[in-house]
Amino acid sequence: MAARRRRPDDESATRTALLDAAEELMLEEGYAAVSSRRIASRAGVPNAIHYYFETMDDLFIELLRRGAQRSLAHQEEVLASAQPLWGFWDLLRDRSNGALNAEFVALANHRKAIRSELAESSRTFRRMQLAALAGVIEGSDAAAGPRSPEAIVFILGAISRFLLTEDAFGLDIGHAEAIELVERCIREIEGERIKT
Amino acid sequence: MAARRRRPDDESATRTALLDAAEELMLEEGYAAVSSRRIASRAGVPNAIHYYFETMDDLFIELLRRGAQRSLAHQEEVLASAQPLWGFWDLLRDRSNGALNAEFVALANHRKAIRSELAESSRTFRRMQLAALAGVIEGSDAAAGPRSPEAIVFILGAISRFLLTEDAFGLDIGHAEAIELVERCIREIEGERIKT
DNA sequence: GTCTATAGCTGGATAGAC
DNA sequence: GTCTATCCAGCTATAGAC
Repeated sequence: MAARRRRPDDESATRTALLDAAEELMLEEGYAAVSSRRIASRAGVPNAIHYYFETMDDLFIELLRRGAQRSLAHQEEVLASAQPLWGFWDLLRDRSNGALNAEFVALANHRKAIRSELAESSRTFRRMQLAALAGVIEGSDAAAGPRSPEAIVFILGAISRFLLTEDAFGLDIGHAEAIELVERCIREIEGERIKT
Repeated sequence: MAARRRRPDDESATRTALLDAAEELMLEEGYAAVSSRRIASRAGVPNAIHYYFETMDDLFIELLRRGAQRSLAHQEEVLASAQPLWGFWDLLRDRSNGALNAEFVALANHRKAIRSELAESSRTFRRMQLAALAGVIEGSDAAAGPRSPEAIVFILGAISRFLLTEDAFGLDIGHAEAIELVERCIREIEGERIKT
């Protein structure tokens, strides 16, 4: 279950190259295109996937963990900035983060081991978001009355995800209007966005 | 491209059984589990998928169309009811509709033919929603100032989809709060929900 | 007209080569 | 310790049986 490393040498160049290639493939063609043969071929290394990872699920889980670790660090930085809410919104809308995560969500629908790993990871992200943003949201003198930080953090996530999904197949009805509404709301809470 | 019927007899019991089985499999195990062999086996009919459908993509497209036709009729009914906004929200949150659609979204990420079919279908749904709800939303005396129907329709879709997605892997942080916020907003526009 | 057998490929995993 | 050859299962699509 726990993506235990087959080989102790985590820094093996081959292993890293395999993970990199898997990530590229997943982004470019979706998780269904990620097979052991294609990974090795793309990485230009011998097909020894099952030497470095017990199963394909273990590889995916390792990839998820690696990505989460990086993203979490990035999120922490953004949430500690001068305008954490604006930063959070920009981070959510950044395609490069969202696309890989969307693939993992799709994959998790069909693979139990991935599902629990992703759920745990998502919980960590959400908790960090709430810890950083609750004060900002509650402390604001927003006109529209009391707001729930939990609701706002969730809704921002939902909207950004849906925007990315629909963008991916050329749908844009209501996008501009939704973005405008969200940003008006953020402005009420955190003030005008300061360009960096 | 256009899921042209291989056989003129659309009402063939076998053909319908194949589509039904495909839909069941897709819901239960995800689109990746839907293979011609498994469909036929599940339906209890001979494996003559390629007699009834040119390719697997054609089968998926036919399934998408069939589902869209049913859902569209359902949506039309709901949007013509006494409380179209409440009805719309309930419809969105209904798992039975959302789950299949989510599978098609995932499938569309990797299959071009499905993608354009789904985009077209989604546009039709969204347009109908806007046509029915724009008046309701604009005509309301909501306290929070002018609202964009496009934004609201989009955001309701985003929130309901994200709720379903996260439910699927046991995440619920912020769900109750988000639902409460949405329903408060609907109440402002359309008044208290009337039980049916 | 309806269905079956099979070709041809690609996948994950493993036994064992070096 | 690292990699390769291979097994076997599953897939779509097609040729052709009945």
